[in-house]
Amino acid sequence: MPELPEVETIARTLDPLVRGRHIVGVQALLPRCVDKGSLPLELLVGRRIARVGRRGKLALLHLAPRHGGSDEASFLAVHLKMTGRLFVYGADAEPGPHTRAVWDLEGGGDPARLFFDDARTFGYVRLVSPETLPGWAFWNALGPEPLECEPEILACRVKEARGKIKALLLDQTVLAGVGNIYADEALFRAGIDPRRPARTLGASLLTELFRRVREVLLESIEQCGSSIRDYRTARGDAGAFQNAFRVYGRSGQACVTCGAPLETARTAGRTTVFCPRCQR
DNA sequence: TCCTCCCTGTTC
DNA sequence: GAACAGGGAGGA
Repeated sequence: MPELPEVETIARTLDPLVRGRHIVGVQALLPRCVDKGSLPLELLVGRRIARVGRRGKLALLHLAPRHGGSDEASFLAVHLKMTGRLFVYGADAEPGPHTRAVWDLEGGGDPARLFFDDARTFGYVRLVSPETLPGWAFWNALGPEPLECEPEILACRVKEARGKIKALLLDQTVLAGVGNIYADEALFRAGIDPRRPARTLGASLLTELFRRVREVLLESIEQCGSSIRDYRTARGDAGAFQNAFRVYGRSGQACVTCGAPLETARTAGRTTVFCPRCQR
């Protein structure tokens, strides 16, 4: 379930725990959690973690360049999908039943272990170098970061779009990082029916929608994300933005604005909750 | 452009 | 013991 605010929170909480530390061991307990196209994880041994970042829903462990090396853009990308988690434990910690990969860390404090846990095994890790990055189609197709791009971006992209507006928001090549929760919340705040064809929205309404997307993302980051069930920060804390949901997970309950019962629809293969009266 | 599938813990 | 959760790949 981690979307942009959750991954951002994980990156922020993980960074101080691993920054500057050396990777001295790697174990992929579930080999298929290593994305096809990844470099062998063994290449991580001996590398230092420069910092933890994020791109869309991907958490990124940026590696410091090798002494005198030119591979500054090497990083380990982690896609948590629905149930993935990243934790740091002490050196004596043992893998749990859902642990898919473990990295041993040394330097800058007591030895520690970084765990990638993922109950449903949808998540993956991918080690990337500047040489292999051009071969990663998903990465290269990622759209702009919603918190760093111009508000007109949605209006620009929609001209080419054919589908429903919600499908457009979920399309990672349009905006990177928006998932089911924040698409529903932003559409509600903008008063737009998620099933509406994207092309029927004018430029000003699309810009308003984009502002609402940014608004819910920023509010959620402030609350350290939304914890439905699995998501935790790298420190193990739950987020709080789930308490601010106006539509997501509230099907059948009263609309916070007009009191009408919220309805459920299926759009882009996802459950969609909306107010039939407020969203048009 | 839309639908199905992958996967497993939780809920009904 | 079935329905459900859903990001993204792949196929219709």
